[in-house]
Amino acid sequence: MVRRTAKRAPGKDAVVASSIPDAVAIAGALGPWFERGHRDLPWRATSDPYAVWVSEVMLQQTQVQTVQRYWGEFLRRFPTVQRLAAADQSEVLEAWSGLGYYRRARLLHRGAQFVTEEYGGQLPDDPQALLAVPGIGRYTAGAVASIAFDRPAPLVDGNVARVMSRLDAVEDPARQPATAARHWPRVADIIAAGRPRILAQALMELGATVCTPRSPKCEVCPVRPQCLAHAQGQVDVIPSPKKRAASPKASFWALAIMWRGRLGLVRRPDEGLLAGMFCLPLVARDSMATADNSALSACLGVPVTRAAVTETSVKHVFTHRVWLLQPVLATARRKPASLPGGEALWVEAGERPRGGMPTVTEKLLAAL
DNA sequence: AACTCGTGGAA
DNA sequence: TTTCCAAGAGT
Repeated sequence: MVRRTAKRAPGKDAVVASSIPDAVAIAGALGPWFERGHRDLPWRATSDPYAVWVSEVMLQQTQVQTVQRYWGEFLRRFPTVQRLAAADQSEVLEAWSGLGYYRRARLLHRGAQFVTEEYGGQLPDDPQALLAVPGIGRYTAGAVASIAFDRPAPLVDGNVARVMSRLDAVEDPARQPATAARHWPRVADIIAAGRPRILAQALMELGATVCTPRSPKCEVCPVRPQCLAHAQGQVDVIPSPKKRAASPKASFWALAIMWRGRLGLVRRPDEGLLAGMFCLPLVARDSMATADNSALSACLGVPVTRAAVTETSVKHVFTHRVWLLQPVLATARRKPASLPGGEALWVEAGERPRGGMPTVTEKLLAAL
């Protein structure tokens, strides 16, 4: 959709908005707008700081729609900081399976232990104290302080960065650290000019529902009079997109080795991609040209029968790499001492390991 | 500052 | 299909 304002000659608005928009005016428009109506998200119905914390960690780089499938169940399994702190890491990863960025789950778990030991199980309301908690960075500290405790703490996420870039007509990519850096004091002024709990959520709600990356709905924007990018007819080009490097591709055989009716899974290394998660053993296709009985027997060290590739291959796209996976189903005549990638965990058909299993593993199992 | 770390949605 | 990005943190 073409924005008419982009072609309009600068008028009175451009003159009025020729300086940095006033934080008080922005806050005065945003607060009532948010209270007039907003998305009914489950974590907005609680005042439990722990529940807010969990939602903020899950929402890191993850869409609202996705988090809605996890947040409630996670809190049922781990209803308090103490219960989370006391849980096994494998339980936590299991509850996180499919959500991605699994280090968040480990850090949240460690964070709960930290809060239990250092803060008596009570999440502090001070951003500085929150920053000391594992997994809580600058954004999450501001979010918990403002949303859960109504403290005037700033927060800049992707939504807020885009909103501020447009309000102040900052052309650089919004996610660039240097760009976001200049937004923090601006957001602090806005949050402090009203009720922090309302304004923090209002800024993000505006970015998510009105001031969207493409085709923003300026005609219904409560802060259009304060928006410098709109006044300059540059809403469509501010902020500029951030380039990402091309993703390298890697091809693997994904081995589905059956032994006595069970399937062998391996736990990935403690660091790197999908750290500590259970996956099918992967063998680079560079290192094994074909996946027949003899090649697999040599690979596993035991006789293998009925090796056969599946009809369908699996493509899995990560943020900055792509895996092309060819499942190979085979039966081991004797128990392999180990599988490529580590010690085997033999599970029954349909059984899930006690630890976490990423989506890519689910996709592979579905393709068998 | 630049890079790593998952998955899914929208255009 | 490709591109961008989503309530980021840690290094």
